[in-house]
Amino acid sequence: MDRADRALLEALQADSSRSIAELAGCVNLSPSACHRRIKALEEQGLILGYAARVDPRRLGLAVEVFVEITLNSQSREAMDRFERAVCDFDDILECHLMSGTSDYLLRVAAADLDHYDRIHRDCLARLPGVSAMKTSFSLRRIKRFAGYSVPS
Amino acid sequence: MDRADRALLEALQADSSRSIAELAGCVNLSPSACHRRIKALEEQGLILGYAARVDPRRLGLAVEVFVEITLNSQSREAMDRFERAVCDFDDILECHLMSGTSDYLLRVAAADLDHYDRIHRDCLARLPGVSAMKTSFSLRRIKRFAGYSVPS
DNA sequence: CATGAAACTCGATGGCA
DNA sequence: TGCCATCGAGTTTCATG
Repeated sequence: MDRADRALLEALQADSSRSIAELAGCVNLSPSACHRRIKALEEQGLILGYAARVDPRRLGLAVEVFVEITLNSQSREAMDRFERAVCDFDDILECHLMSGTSDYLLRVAAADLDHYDRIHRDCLARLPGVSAMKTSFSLRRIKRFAGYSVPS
Repeated sequence: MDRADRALLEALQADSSRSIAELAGCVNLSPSACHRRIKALEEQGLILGYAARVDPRRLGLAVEVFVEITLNSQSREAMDRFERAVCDFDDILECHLMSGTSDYLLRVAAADLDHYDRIHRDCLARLPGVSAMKTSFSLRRIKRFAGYSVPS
């Protein structure tokens, strides 16, 4: 992967709706070359797909929540059960197995505190094997995720 | 916003590269109606833009890191200075002002621990007014963020 | 006035030099 | 690899309920 591919990846993460001709202009490539590069990136699996970036606030999801979770047991079975449950709940947007004090970090979005309370009761409280749960609310988003910076 | 719009938003977050005809099929809409709905969603600001979803692992970014930060001072000036610095560093992918024990939550991606060490020295350690920094590594991604679930 | 169909236009795609 | 022709999809317009 050379300079042009990296620049292309950055551009596609920032705005994939631009035409190939436009993208080619940014990277100093011919449109056909640009087209081939993008195909190659897709085939290599670097580009998983394309998606619309949606504003959660406009969706009515004003509250972003991070939940740190500790399990009762760190046995393989307990973790598998927990992870399967996490994947089943649509309200859990993202989940990481973590190093450090907690076992898992969850990310959730809610309309307001009532809605979060509902999600807590209907989804978080039903996760199996949880011994402790620490909830942190995002008061303000300082910097929005806008794609990975492509390392040179 | 009615049922069709919500279904459309979910579909666009999952895969915006589908043709309008395909999307219209999912939502039981005529292609022209579907096109108009999407335009409306864009104009209302619900859709911020379109982007390629990139696989960080394939990019060589194997390590995802969450960094909790506490400032020396919670004065308006200290926070403003910190937030401006955060926005300047491309290696900081995301930043939230948080409730709870820490002040800020940062998200960073690195190729390996050496790379993270470099980012730490060149970027995180240069953030102004930091009194404590707690780093947590994601050992495994259980669930990837794939768009907000659209509340009905 | 909102909706659907059809024509048009532009850009993506594939073959060729 | 770059160019050109083809094709398909997005866009606009118009006709209809």
